[in-house]
Amino acid sequence: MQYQEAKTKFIQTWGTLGSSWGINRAMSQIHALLLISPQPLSTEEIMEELSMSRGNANMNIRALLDWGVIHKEQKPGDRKEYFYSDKKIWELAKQVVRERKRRELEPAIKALEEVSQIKDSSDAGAKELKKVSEDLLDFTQKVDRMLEKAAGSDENWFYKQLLKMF
Amino acid sequence: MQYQEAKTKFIQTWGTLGSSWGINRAMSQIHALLLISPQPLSTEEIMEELSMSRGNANMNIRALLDWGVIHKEQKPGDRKEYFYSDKKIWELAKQVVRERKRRELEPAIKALEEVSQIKDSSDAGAKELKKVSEDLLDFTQKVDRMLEKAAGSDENWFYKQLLKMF
DNA sequence: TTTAATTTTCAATAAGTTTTGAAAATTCAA
DNA sequence: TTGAATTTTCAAAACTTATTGAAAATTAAA
Repeated sequence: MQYQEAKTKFIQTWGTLGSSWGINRAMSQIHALLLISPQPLSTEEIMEELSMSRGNANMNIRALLDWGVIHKEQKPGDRKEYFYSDKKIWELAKQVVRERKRRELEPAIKALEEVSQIKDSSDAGAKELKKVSEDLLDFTQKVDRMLEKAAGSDENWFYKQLLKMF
Repeated sequence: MQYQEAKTKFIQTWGTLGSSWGINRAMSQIHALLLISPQPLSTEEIMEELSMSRGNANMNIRALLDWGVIHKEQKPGDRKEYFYSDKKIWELAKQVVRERKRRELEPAIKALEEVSQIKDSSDAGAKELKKVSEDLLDFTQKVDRMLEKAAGSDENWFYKQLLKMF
């Protein structure tokens, strides 16, 4: 496979994977592009390379900065902003875990805590709701603690955990 | 919190969480409803309870059956199909992991394998693409093996892993 | 068979999301 | 200051996905 073909495939694969994880295509593609770029890129260059409008590029660059998975730098004597991505996959994974935990898991846990508070009752529906929501809360909290731990650890810790598993 | 309020909140929370994980709202809500229902429900009852059309209910019930997270049963002397969900959260989580692994992770690994095959070159872009895609492939394969292991284990294994982590 | 109950399909429509592009706002060197 | 470069905003348009509801297909009891 030649470079150009591989590059396109990489960006496309990342875009598709992103979509199925609720991250929009433009955002995943910009991230993919920065991930494999040897040097930081300007908005102009991103627009050009991915054939997307200025507005779209700008919006999604902001979102990626907000997620903390890309960063910006200034070049001396140049007013443009240049963007680059963390190349350490482990750091990237940790950041994604932190954000999704905060945005999705924590609100769900909060809601489950309220729901599982429902007072005991003889009604079968209420009983089942209480039981299921308690179980789910328990499981979700365990996953949350696991992710919390992972998001605070280094790559080596992850490899050690893997070894322990097998 | 009263039963009806808690029930609505549970279904809504599940629906929202589902959306941010690429599962559509109707599908998550049907699943939530079956999860907390003490007895199997018919399409009619699901439509009624969630105020959704027959077509929508039917389509998403099929999708949930396809995911293997709900099942159907017949009641003697009744032509309707009744649906119920696995109440074991661990079994549910395993099924979800298996499906997403198969549908999303495995195709991504396949693409990364191809991309990282790109031949060595002095071009900085090609070099970076090769390096990043190799790293990413390695990480993704590790995650894949971890999930493979988890999807084949029982709840107790999961708790033991958690203990080992802390 | 016939018939009524039930499930499935699917074209039309609604709802939601993403993208564009041009105008407005901001920034900073001269 | 001024003005050119750059970034941000946002209404409108394009695109995508979800939902409806009625008609067609299937099922099984009488």
